Amino acid sequence: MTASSTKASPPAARRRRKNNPESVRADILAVATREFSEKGLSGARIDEIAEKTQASKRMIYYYFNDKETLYLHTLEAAYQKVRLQEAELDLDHLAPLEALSRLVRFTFCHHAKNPDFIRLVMIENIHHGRFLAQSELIQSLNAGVIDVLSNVYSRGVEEGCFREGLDPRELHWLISALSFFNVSNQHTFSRIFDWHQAAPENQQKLEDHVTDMVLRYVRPD
Amino acid sequence: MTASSTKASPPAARRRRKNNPESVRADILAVATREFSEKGLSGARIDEIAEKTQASKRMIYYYFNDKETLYLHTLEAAYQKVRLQEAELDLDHLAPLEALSRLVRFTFCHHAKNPDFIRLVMIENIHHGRFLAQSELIQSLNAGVIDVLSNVYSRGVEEGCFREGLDPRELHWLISALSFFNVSNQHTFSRIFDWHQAAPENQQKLEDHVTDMVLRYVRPD
DNA sequence: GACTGAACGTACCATTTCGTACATTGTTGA
DNA sequence: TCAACAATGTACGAAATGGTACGTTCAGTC
Repeated sequence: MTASSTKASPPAARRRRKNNPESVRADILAVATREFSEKGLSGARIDEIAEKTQASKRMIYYYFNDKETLYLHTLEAAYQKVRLQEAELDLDHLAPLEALSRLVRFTFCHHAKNPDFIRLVMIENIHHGRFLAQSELIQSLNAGVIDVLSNVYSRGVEEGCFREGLDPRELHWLISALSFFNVSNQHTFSRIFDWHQAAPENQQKLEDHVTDMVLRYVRPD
Repeated sequence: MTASSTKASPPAARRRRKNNPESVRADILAVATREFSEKGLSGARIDEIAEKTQASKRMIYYYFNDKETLYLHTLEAAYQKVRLQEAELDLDHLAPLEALSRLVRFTFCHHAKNPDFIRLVMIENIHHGRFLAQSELIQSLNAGVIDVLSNVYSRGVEEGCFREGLDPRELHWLISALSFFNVSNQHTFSRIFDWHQAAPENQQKLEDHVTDMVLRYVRPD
């Protein structure tokens, strides 16, 4: 309308179509992540995802076959991203107590900074984990998580700063529970108890309490 | 078709319509609770709720104005039911340590036995607690919950079996987090770590750990 | 028994929503 | 250069879905 008109303007702002499969795919996935995590599988709309994308609806069905497959890929991508971040954590050179403390704080903060991921997991639980069950990828990704904690814990037991008899898997469960709940139930909890849970000072307090709680739980005596 | 035919059979299995507003309303609410908690606000279908009801779809719109209002009433009813159950708990005659232990175990078991309620709260959080915010009923219902815990805690501090300086609201947060997560993330956690979390023996273990964790957290030293 | 408003059933409508048919353009290798 | 396939745009279809119009029956009142 404004500048170059029909089709004889080759190089300029003509915006000729340019095939770029990977970026289109990534774009769709990014938008889908936002939409699904915000509205759930049934609440999200393919048309709306398409609109918010550079691509068209056709492309969604071209790269992902249907809504559920798109959702599954969204879930997988989210888990992959998480594992990548977790991999950066290097605890082996730290003393057990320091390492555990670092791990708890990392988990707490990580969840707090990635509400999209938390919400996807919530949504997946609403669906009874039926999509996660289909994904071998996610299953394999999560195998190593316990190992890290297990390693720290057994070192701590050896050095006498952790008490014996705890199951690393259950320890992980406790840490996850506290960190997860902080994001998943923030809205209802804040409203019911009239407490601005998301406020930085309250987040800091909760992080401290959670860390404190875990450390008190594992210490001898 | 089979027995009495047209309209001249008054008393028998003719199944004459019988007005019963309260029971119809309750029926709708019960079915809606199951459907919403299972599939979420957007996932649940009015037609399906109607089918599973003794009543017709028309009745849903007659008693509840639209889908969202029905959902809100479902949520309110769920919270009311919970508070009724909680009210049965009488802790004042127990020693602080015993009282707190009892409270934690009660919360843990209660959540485990009421997955519908937990799922509704999850769903409500997906919606940013926007419906809960509309309900003065729920707000008022939850006011007293902290008081019970607060009472137990301050008695414990006086008697020297709890350490000072803890905020009852935050203590409640910790107990809720552990009890809630046990239900909310059961599916993903079980699948990822190949661990049948719902199995009675594992539930018992978790209940013990959670209780233990809270008690260790509050004890002096 | 007539009357009235509440309680209820049936059929239907308008829109949304997932998905696809079909045509078109870009890209790559022989 | 040109075939062949990958990538993309446009328009549309069929079913699902929230909600309503309209009529009928029940139950209490005069």
